[in-house]
Amino acid sequence: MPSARGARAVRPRRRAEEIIDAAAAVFAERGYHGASTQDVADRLGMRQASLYYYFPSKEAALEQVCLRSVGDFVERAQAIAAGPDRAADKLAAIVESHLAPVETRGDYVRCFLRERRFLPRDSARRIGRVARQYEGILQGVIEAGIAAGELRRDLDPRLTTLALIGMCNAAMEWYGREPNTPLGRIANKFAALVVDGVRATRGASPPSGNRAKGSDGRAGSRPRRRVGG
Amino acid sequence: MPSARGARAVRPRRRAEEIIDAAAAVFAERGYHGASTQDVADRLGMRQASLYYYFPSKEAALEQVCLRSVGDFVERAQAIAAGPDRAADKLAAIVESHLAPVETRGDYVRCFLRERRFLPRDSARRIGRVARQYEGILQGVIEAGIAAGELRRDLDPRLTTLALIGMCNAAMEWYGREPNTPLGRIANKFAALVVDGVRATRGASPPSGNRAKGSDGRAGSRPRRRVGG
Amino acid sequence: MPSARGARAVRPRRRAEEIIDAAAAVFAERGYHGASTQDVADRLGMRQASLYYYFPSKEAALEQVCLRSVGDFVERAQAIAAGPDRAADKLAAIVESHLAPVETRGDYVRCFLRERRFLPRDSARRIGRVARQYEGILQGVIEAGIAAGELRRDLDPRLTTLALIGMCNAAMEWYGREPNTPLGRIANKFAALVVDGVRATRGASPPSGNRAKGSDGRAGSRPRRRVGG
Amino acid sequence: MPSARGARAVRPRRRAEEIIDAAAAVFAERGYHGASTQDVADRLGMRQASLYYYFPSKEAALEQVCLRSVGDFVERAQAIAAGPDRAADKLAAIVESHLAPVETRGDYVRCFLRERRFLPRDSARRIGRVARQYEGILQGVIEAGIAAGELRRDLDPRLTTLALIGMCNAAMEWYGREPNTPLGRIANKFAALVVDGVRATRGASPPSGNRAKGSDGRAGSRPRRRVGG
DNA sequence: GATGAATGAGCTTTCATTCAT
DNA sequence: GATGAATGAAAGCTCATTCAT
Repeated sequence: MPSARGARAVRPRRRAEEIIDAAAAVFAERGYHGASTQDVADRLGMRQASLYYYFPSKEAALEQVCLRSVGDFVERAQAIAAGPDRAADKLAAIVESHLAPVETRGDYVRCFLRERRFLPRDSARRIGRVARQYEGILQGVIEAGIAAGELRRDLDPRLTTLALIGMCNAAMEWYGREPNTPLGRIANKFAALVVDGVRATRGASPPSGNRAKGSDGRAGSRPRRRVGG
Repeated sequence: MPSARGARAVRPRRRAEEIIDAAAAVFAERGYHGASTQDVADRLGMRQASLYYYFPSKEAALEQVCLRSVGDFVERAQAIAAGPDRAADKLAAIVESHLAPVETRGDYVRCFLRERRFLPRDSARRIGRVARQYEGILQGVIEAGIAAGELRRDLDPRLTTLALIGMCNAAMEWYGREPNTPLGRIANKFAALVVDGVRATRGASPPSGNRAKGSDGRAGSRPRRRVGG
Repeated sequence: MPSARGARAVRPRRRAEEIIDAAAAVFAERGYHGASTQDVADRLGMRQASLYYYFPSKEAALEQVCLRSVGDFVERAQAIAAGPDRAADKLAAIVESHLAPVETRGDYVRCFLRERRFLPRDSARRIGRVARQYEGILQGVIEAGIAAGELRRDLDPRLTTLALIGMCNAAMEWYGREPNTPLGRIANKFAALVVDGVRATRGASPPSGNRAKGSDGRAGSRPRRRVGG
Repeated sequence: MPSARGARAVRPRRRAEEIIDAAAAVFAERGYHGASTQDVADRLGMRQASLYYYFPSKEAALEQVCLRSVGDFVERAQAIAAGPDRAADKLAAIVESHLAPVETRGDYVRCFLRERRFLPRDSARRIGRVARQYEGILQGVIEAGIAAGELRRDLDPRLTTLALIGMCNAAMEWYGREPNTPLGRIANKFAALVVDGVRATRGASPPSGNRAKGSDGRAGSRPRRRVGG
């Protein structure tokens, strides 16, 4: 049943959320240290002092941005990892899931990637834990895949994990600047690359080329197809 | 600024170079906007005002850092691209070459990756051109590989290029924090991943796993072996 | 900067006005470049940083000073020029009017005279226009006087204008340092000098010697007597 | 007989003089506090530090500029005052003499007028003395003229002196910016203005209008004619 | 005679933050 | 709930000056 929290509580939350949005946008654009609280206020048509009604400090705002940026990455990855798919498909699904927020919450994710290191020790650690958790899930998928014989035996699970994540994170930077490159296509191609590499198939048929056929240009959707045949 | 005529100008250059080194280190650690010129001076045991004998502005120092960080990336990639190797091997070699500076010039490269966006329009554009050139070389290798039938036909050359570079660049961030991960191993595994993907080989044998055997921990060297058989 | 909507904005304006006063005083005393914003703040018992709540820059403060210094010079001169007096009397009145602010707004006027050249191109031009307008009014009076046969036919209107203004402006520098020289007397004597020169009258009676008799020591008042008989 | 000072002594003097020239120019253009020693060095193609071989401080340079700017004003005025001319003619001659340096040494004079107040107490006083001496000479001429019945009895010698000097000094500011206004004409018209005023002559003929007939456009020359008839 | 290197002091300006209202 | 006013701290930068060479 939908909770009926007092309408009064809705408003301030609302405004605070707007401020975090603005902070994310501004921090993403100019960097945490390059952005001033005035910039944030400007974006909201607010006076700069008013921000301090909602946040005790600039740092606190960054922390909120980073916390929200983490979002449900872990949950979604966990769900995928726990699923019945084969390892390669899971990885592809994680790539897709990882890339999805770039469109809707790009500012947040960019802040996470580039500005979280400016957080105070404490919150940095807290957020770092989440990041490591996320990596752990991927790594688990890879290790399981190797054990099951589904993935190449010579993979280094840790390095592969980092490579995968790095590849995706990089996309956060250039997505939007690359023309004609819908998110779905990126996810698709990235997945194909990771799963099967660049080398032309030796003897065997082209496997994942037809993966997610027709999904080019629209991907973020839930019903993912198995990768490859 | 010191005039640089004749060999006599070697000494002052020395100092300027030291300052750029310090700036790179400080900017890499705290971010351009998070670092103060005082920080740079401190690192050199210099007075802050003295920096301005060598550089007209903090921005100019960043520009120098970024210019130097670009280094010979393009030249090395060009050399590899122009070589006789097969496309997959070229890509592996480029990965190796791309990662090499992380150890010796990590600060520079990190500045380039994270701080170059704070450069004034003009120098940003100049440096952007070099970056695009570099991407072009990679992309050329991939396109040629596809045309030659050496690389999978369904690759998107642009996206593959960006994925590759992104993957490598990400390593710049965590290299050194990951224990027991010598550069050579990273290069090796990254190359293997890109070339052959994660999927267990279908029928055929794992080819590039033994690439650069023994080169683990030492990679940046010139005499690269062919990847795979 | 404080928004200035409605009557509510009166108070803050107050403070800004005080700052401009202080700036005028300090700039007049030490010169624009010789004065620091700290000096201005000191004079107000304010912290230096607080000035920037009211003004975006030191230059902007100078601009305000210069704008205010221009004051109603033009209007007053225009009123006199438009009056029914004879040309010589008009000039005398303008001299008087020109000198009047030296006592009440000497700092402003001195800033205008000596520091306006340090204004940025734009405001310098705007203010220069007002100055030229003022000169134009004087010159107009002289030209009309010549045409009416009231003034010597061999006058150079332009040079006479500049001489007159220069003479008055110079008084801004030494007024207050010359003992026993009330403003009224200065105005009176300057007017007499300009109108009739230094030469003893040839045959004719001393004309303007008794001008404004008794007005010595108090002049700035409106009801000016005709000069001469 | 021409003295034969060692040629060696000529050089350094030479350079020092050049530096003072440059300082005068730069101080005149930007104001003493607005000009940097670097500006002076730039104008000479010298390194900034080299200035200190010739001058112990920036202030000392200003002092030199001001000292030289005073030049032979006093001597020339004294010579005129001591001459046999009538008072009105002497004043006219002094005006001419006063204006003469504007062309050849305008930078010096402008420095004197505007920047001497930034001199340290001591040199300010020394230079102030010279200025007062100069004023005294003029005032003496006026007083003598009055006593001799050549000048109007109602003149205030002090104010008349200051008016005269102020008028001339003002010309230093605009001379060069006023088109088509040769120095001779300025001197001529200023003298005429002061001597006879602006008022059209009453009955008597215009006397000094034809003063220095034909001298318009060339005046600064030595052989001065008597003013007026 | 001149300069490269360096620096102490001070500059204008920015900024996160506070607080009475 | 929001803001006007103010400020401490620090930033980047300039500059007159020094000094060994």
